Amino acid sequence: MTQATSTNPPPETDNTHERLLHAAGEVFAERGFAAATIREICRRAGANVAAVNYHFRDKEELYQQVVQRSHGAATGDLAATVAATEHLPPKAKLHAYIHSFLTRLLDTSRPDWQARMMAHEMTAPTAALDVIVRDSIRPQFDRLQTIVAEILKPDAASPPSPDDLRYLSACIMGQILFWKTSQAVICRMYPDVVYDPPHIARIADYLTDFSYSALLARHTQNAIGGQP
Amino acid sequence: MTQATSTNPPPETDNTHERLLHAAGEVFAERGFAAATIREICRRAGANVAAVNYHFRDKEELYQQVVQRSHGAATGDLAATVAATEHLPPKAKLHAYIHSFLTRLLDTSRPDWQARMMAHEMTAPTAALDVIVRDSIRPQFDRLQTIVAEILKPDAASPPSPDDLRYLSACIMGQILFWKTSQAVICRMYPDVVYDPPHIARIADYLTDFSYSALLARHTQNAIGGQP
Amino acid sequence: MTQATSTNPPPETDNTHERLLHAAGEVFAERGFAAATIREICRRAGANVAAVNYHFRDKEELYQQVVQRSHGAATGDLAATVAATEHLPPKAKLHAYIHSFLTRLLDTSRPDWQARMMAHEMTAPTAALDVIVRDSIRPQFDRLQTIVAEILKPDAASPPSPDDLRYLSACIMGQILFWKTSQAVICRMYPDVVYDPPHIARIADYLTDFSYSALLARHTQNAIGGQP
Amino acid sequence: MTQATSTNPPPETDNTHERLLHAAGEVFAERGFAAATIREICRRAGANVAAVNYHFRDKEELYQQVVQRSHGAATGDLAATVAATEHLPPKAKLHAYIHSFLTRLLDTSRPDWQARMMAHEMTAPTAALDVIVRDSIRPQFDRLQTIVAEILKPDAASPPSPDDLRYLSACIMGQILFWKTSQAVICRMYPDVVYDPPHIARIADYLTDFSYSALLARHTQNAIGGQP
DNA sequence: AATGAATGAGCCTTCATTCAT
DNA sequence: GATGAATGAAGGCTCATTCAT
Repeated sequence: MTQATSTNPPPETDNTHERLLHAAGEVFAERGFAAATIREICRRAGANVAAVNYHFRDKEELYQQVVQRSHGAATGDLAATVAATEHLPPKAKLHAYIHSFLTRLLDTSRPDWQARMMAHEMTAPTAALDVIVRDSIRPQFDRLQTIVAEILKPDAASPPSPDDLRYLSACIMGQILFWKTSQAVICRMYPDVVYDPPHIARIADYLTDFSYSALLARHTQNAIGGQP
Repeated sequence: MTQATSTNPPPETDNTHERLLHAAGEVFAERGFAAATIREICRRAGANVAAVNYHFRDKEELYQQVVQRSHGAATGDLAATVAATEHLPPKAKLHAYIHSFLTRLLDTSRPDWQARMMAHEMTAPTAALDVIVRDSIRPQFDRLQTIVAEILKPDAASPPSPDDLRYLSACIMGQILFWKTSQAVICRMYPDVVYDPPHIARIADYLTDFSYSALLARHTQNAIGGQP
Repeated sequence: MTQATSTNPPPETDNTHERLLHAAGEVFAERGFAAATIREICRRAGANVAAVNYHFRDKEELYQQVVQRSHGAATGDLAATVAATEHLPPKAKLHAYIHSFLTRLLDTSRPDWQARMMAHEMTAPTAALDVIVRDSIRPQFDRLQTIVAEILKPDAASPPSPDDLRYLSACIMGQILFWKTSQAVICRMYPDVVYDPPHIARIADYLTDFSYSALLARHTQNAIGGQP
Repeated sequence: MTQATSTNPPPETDNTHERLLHAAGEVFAERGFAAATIREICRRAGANVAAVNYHFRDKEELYQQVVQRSHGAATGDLAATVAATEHLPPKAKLHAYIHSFLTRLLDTSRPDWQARMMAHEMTAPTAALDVIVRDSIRPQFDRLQTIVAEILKPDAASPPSPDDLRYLSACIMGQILFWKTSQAVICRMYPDVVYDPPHIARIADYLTDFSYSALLARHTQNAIGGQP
């Protein structure tokens, strides 16, 4: 889950190109595309205002490249996580998925802005969203569907339709994203909430229990009767 | 809950003040506070650029008033819904809540940009968010907690703690909001998805089943053992 | 010096025209023509923004009328002062002149903004300055020249030329105006300086002594030799 | 005192920064801070409207720098003048001081807008006034007090109090500034007045005589009696 | 390969003014 | 006689971008 060749650790390169990408990732993740300014990116990268237009023709092109690069890292993470959890029982897989996702979403001490940029794309989509969906979101969502399918597998009598898998996975995904997209509201309603690793772990536990219970209930339910 | 004579259909009033509020609601809902421009608001309202300054001193004051007004409508809706469903069994209450919320969130044929503005507030909060939370979101969330508590009530042996109520309600709320906040992504992943009333009803059914099952499972779970 | 028919006492008239003139006088005296805004004038007068354009076609026309009116009051003041001091010895006349002028210039507790508007006209002259010079400043300056001439009169051997009278009067006028035009600087260099009546009286004493001495010295000087 | 290689003659530098400072000096001196517009400054400097924001962040920052720069020139002038006149007799020092001051104030053929900007600061002070007072005005005024003290020195029996020095110096300063602050009025009352070097010299003579006489008179006065 | 300098479009706001009642 | 509503011009400022070196 923690490979050394990530983009995060040392932005101390004298490579301006690289420093710009790194700084841009941070700023875009904090502010979103529209609200981010080239000036701040260049300031953080210790480069000239014109550097962005020199290295990447556009603010938009820079954004695209940041997105593409973060996809690479994300794909690696996903593959690693899948491999590392393949031997676990279904519920543990679900818990690992949820906990890992929540951590990347909420733990701002990690320079892992991919997930945070995704949040901005959702409320204010840009042209890059297509790429993000194709390369990052869909694989991530597919993995969730796989886990859900595995949990439901014993129920051979009434196997879930593709639609079922989608909707059920959507229910789980919604619970995860909620803590990010509604962060501003949550902090105002419950000011004592902090997103430190212990609390993130607790949220992951709650979510896993809630969703696992719901999925299990489908067996019983289906054995008895349909939706009321 | 659904009065036909709402302000929505014809903003053809000769009242500039009203037309500005209406246009501002649209634009703020589409773009968020920062990205919205006074010029577009005025253009849509068929008014001069200085009209905003005359009727509302500020871009910000205009925003506040739009927020306050939409709050009014929302509060009325909530009260009406509560009254109309008080006699229903718990699961039906939950279903009514989810369906009503989803409809206001997703049905674009309704000029109900309050929920869409809320989405923007969450990723880029302004000073208005405090008001929104106090007057709209918290009552809405409290209502959900009440319903959840009612569903869990039979479990007198191990009553839910306030924290439990919060986290469980958060799980449900997350599933609801997901369909709005991730709308851009969903449309790209499943282009055939449309947010028409029948589909909204179907989503509401799925969510209600999923969450109700999870809540019911707590009884059995608690009867047997705690969280693993 | 205090005739009852001044413009100051009761702006409680229901006459909007009058209230506007009064408020405009205050604001123009405080801010000068350019920096004064129609909105503030109307607000102080308790009138509509369009009132100025209705009663006086222009901001400039309003200014002109304020100037003309203040001239009337000023002229009355001058005539009254002249009459009241005609019987005094020359030095006392000079003292009365200086003290009266300083008071009107500095004592902001008096609603006598004519002199304060003059100060603005000097650094940023408008078309009204011609009127002010003709109706207010020149008579005031002529009066000073008359007093100076009277002080120098004993020196029949070498009567002052018109030019002499001008320059000498200018010296005195400069000393008086200094306390107004340099007010901002004086307050910063000597923060304990306040323009209350006792201090104004003290300044008047200093100025009178200084100038009277200089004028007297001309006699002796002229009796001995010219300018070195 | 008069170095030929000043910044004045040709602002034809290709250095935009410099051209902006020069143009800003002119415009601020003509109109004051509030009434000056960035657009006119840029037009005169042959630069884009955004140039001010690039080179100096603000209209205010530009103003500050113009003020600071003009202070530098002024301070140099003061030091040079002091050195050049140190050996002269008191009255000649006073004359040199007055003549030098008047020249900088009135001779518009010199691009010496410091004094003209000061005039604006007095009627509409900005944050820069504190700096101006500290760096320019106070040293200038202190120098005058030194000269006055030297003139009064023989009067060992009754040495002037600090207050005396201030008030007497204020009398002289007022006479000098008068010709600038009241310029608009003077030109209207005596249209034949022009501020060419010969006339400036004549004014300096008048002022010196007037003030020197008044100061000398203090001796005699003090020898006989106090203020009447 | 990289940058300091400069640009023009666009933003929000304020102002004096005018229009319709 | 008087006003609430609306307007257009202009101001300061910020931004992404380009140019010359």
